[in-house]
Amino acid sequence: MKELKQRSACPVSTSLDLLGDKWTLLILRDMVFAGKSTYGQFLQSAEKIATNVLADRLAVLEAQGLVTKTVAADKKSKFTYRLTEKGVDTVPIIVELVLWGAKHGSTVVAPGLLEELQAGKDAAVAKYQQLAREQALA
Amino acid sequence: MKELKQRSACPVSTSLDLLGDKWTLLILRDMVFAGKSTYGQFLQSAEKIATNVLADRLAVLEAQGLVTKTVAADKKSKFTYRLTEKGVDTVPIIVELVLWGAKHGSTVVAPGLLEELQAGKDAAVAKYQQLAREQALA
DNA sequence: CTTTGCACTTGCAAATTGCAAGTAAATATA
DNA sequence: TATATTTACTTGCAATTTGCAAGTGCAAAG
Repeated sequence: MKELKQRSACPVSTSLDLLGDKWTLLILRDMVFAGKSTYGQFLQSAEKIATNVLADRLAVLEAQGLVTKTVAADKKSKFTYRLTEKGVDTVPIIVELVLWGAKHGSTVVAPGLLEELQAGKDAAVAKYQQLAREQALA
Repeated sequence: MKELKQRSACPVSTSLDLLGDKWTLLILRDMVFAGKSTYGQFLQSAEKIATNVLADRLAVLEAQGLVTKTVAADKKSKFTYRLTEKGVDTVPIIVELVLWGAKHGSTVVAPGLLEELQAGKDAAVAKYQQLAREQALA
């Protein structure tokens, strides 16, 4: 069992103990905004995560209750990762990272997404959270 | 000069290229929520950042334009770090980390802060951003 | 003119990452 | 039935990053 050490009682620090690395939030991004759910799909992302790092992060996310791992409906050798409510609750963090990156970096955002977020952040967050919840039932 | 490599054009990934580690956002937290501005003050935080890591992160933050470094008014051997607008723009990210950490971890939040954030997130974000801007002028 | 405070730098062991290759089980194909 | 492929990892190892302890350099105070 992967256990995390808590550096302090500060909520920012505690969040970063789990989410503060270059990969974990990208996996969650793939689940929320790209509807990805399998190891192979996560590997295909543009950032090219290493296989051992992906396996490690998925294990941590599962151990910490942000995702569930189940055998896929179609194939027994395939697993499906889905967001729990704790995982769905990271959507606002990811959205703020989108907004900051889009404003201050040279990035390419999915067409319409930025406008949607700028028009009404809370509504957009709620929409993507709801989409993620619905996928969890599929 | 510290230069960052960009793993992809995705804004989440680009944000994480800079902010995706266990320390950078804690330094920004200290500036925003604790009004800290010097190397010595950052070292005193509960998470006990190593001196070399702190020096490295401050250099990156300065190189990337999130903070400015100036000689302190009182002492020539002392430096003052202040947030730029690019740095102030990370406040919403930090706020979401506070909320997530407070909800899902066992943490201790400054009294009143959580209530303030839950009562009106946008107003609270604007308030802390404005406070940070005012400190930058001091 | 020595001590203290502040801001780092250095050296080194330990942990983490990235890369390439290998393993294992379940399906698909010949 | 045999072979190949897909999927999900594991392993080995070099390179990078981290954490810890100690040291350096400079300015101001005593």
